[in-house]
Amino acid sequence: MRAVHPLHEWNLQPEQAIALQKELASRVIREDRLPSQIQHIAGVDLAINENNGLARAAAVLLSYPSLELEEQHVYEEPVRMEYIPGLLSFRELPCVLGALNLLRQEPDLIMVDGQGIAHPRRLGIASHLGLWLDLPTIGCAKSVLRGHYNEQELGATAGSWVPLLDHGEIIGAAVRTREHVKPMIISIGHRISLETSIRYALSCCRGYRLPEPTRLADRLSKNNAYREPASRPKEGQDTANGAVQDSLWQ
DNA sequence: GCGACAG
DNA sequence: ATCTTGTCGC
Repeated sequence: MRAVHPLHEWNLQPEQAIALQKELASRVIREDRLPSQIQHIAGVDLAINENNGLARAAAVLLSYPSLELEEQHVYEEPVRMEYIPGLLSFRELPCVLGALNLLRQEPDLIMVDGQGIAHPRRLGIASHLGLWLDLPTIGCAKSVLRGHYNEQELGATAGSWVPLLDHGEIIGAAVRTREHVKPMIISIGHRISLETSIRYALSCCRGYRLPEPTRLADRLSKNNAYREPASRPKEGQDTANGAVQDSLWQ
């Protein structure tokens, strides 16, 4: 992907990071400024390997609307800082940017595992990433960080949604991406409206709770991570294709 | 002081 | 995020 000019330093103290978030939040664009024809959507996620202290970010690129996987990349680096609610982007974004940098094709839209503006200072990881790259982004979180929604009014069928409110302000939406399953928390990342964010989140779902871009990135970030071969089949007591399985562990 | 708290 | 078995429901 094209090179971008760094917006700021990463290794900041929590207090400095919070001040920076407040400043950056005012630059987030909450209306549609994305291509009328979306052809490629990227998904990013990150997993951490407790064994070696490495963070592994994954970036996938899907065609839209067919959602065919066109690119998949991973990027690893040592974990930078501990997890602090509200400061997730300072822990994960540097590594995520490393993975996105490996894309050959620049995406028209990026879906991020985490909040957009549904955040205490309105600068969740999706918004932060959108500002850094100056690309449209959507926050697709699995749970609420900030705000509340009315569970009673949220229908049980896929496609239904209710606003996520923070003291009366609409900061996102609880979106049912699959019937009878806990809703996703969708919010504006950057250069997109909430209505459009919900539309793309839903149109990227294929029977799972997570939209495909985020789901595939999530899977990729975890799959190649180090795993203790606790259940490795031993010679003689394995299955018919034990030889094939053994080769997978080398 | 107490509760809440993306990943 | 990660750990971790079974279990409930469409």
